[in-house]
Amino acid sequence: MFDLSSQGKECKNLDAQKVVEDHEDRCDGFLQLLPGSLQRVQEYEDFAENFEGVAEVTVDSMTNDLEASEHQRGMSRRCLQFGDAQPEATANCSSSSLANDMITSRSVATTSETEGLGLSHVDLSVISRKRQLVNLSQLAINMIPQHYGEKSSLTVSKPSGIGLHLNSIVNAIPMGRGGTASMKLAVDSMGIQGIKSASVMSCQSMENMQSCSDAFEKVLAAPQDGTLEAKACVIPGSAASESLCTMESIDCQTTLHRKRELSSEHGDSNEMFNQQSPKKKRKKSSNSTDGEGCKRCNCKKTKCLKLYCDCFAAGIYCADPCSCQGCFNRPEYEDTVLETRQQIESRNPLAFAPKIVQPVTEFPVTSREDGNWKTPSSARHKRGCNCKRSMCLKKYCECYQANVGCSIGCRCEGCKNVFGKKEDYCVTEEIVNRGGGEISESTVAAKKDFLNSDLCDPHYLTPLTPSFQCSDHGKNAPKSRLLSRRCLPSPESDLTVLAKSPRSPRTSDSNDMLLETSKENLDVGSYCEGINYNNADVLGDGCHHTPLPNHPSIILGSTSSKARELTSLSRFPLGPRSGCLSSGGSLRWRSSPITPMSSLDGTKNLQGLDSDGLSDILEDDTPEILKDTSTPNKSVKTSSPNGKRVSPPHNLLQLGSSSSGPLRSGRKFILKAVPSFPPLTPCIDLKGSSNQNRSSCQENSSND
DNA sequence: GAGTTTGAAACT
DNA sequence: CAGTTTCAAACTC
Repeated sequence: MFDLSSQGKECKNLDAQKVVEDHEDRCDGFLQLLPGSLQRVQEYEDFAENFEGVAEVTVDSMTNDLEASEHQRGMSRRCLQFGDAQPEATANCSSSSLANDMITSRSVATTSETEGLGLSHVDLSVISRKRQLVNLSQLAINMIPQHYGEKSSLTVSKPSGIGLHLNSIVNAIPMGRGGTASMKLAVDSMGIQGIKSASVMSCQSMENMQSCSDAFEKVLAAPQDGTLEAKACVIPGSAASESLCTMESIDCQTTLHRKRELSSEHGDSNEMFNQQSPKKKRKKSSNSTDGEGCKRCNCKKTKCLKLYCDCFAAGIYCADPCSCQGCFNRPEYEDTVLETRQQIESRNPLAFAPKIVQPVTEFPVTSREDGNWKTPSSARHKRGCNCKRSMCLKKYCECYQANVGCSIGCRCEGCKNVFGKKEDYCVTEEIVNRGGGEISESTVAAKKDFLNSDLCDPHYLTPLTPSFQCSDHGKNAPKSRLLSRRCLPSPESDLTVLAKSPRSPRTSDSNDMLLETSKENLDVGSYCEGINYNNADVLGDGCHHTPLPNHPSIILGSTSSKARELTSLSRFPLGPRSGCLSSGGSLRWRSSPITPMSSLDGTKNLQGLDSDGLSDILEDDTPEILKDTSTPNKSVKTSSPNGKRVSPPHNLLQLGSSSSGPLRSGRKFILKAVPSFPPLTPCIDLKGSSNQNRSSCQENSSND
């Protein structure tokens, strides 16, 4: 890892040092947070070793890639941090959590950079506090490979907020690219950090940043041949895409100040670009995505401050490629963006949550030797579509656009979704339920679960995790990047982290509560990372969801209530951007940055939250500006799952019990990944034993 | 490139 | 909560 400095051709010595420091800091997180000590370094080294030496290779490749990337156009899109991380704030709120640590460390680095730039600390902290962009750490978390998890339990995840919005998803990655093994490894083993480091090193200027971003994208996008290596698959709409964004955002965040300064320079062009020439950019209106990645918006009336805007919805700032007019979704208007986001979240806490979720169990989830998933992903659109005329065969359909099949939650008519018809899904669920026995309530129940789960269930969130392979799901959807999900180990720390990890300042209070609960949850549940959009998944991590053989429905059924709770919790906390937490935490965050944590406590607090807490939080958070329009409390209630708006918390209460089947299953999965940490919960299942676990879990759930 | 269609998001 | 309007993407020509 340290080699990075030497390898970074573009990096200056200072940068290299920063990078190193940054890594160290991160390591600290793993280790425990004490900054600066030699011990840390040592540990760091150890940590590096864990990477199996891949890091070096990766780095090289990364470096090369980065260079190459320079040629490409970077999307320098910054992701909004939804919750995140702020150095100071973080320290206070969640000093203990890994995520926080990660963040903090990152912040520190940033700070130093900032200082170099002449910015003040205070400034930075303030800014960062507000910033909701996804942090690298989040990405890292998501991306973090098993190695991390295995060893250190890094799971850090920050809530990354970005959900997998279809938007972000869309772009995902060019599948065609054949990434080199090294790249893959990089993603896989190095995880975000490695990438980040590399990028950081190379990024000295905006351009560089963009390059870096590109590189990240490339990395992420690296084709997955279906090999195990191809873990970093991007799934459209999935965590993967988020990851990308996150990575970018990371850079961005890191150099936030720098950017701003630069923005004056580059920004001019950007702004002009955005505001002036709307069509200029519309390179292809048809594909609004850059080749690499992110979709570009073309908003004209919403100023990119509504969910109509893909960029905004994805939690990222608009960038050059966008042809929007009067865009306010830019770093310069960070406050406005944040307020708006909060407002929207107040209305619908899950508004920024990943749209694509994966049921905890898919059978085939398991990866084949070749790394490809055996079965198509069970990922489904959280809310489901409402297509009337497109028969779910066009991109008008969000399910189709995300390369996922329709599910019970869909209200589409004449569904012919090639990725999975709604009818089929229902049938499957029934079958599963029946088979599962326990669960089998009825499809109705399943449906409910599904819906709820979307929101809450981390499992559903599908993050892509790089680590796994992502092959196309069986589906092969054109774009499909499927989700691969990986479970991060959720180390103990993770739990803590999660809990702490703050997504949004507001949650700080709730966080505490959450923390405790989160731990419980974590233990109980696993977290998978969602790769997906990664981030979204982060939660996923929980996701780890290991793909239980069970059908999602089963899970739902079995634990429906619990699952719901979990899911709901996860979501809240997660926040849209939440990335992936590695562990359970991630899940929570994902949902909405806002509050999930509280929900975590769930058992304890959930109720309170439901009625008041959550809403209160939301309200408080709601920016004054937004207040005008927003109605805080309502926000909390989101509409029914079917409806677009989800209601968050209802089930949270149960979380406490936590052990929802699904979660457990997920957790089990995680455990596998990380042997060192024995599964806390009974249900943990290892991949191999997934079935057994499952059954046990189900039993538990049923018992519960 | 302009216009139409579509369905999500926002509003009432 | 349901219905309507607004919006921007997807699509068609």
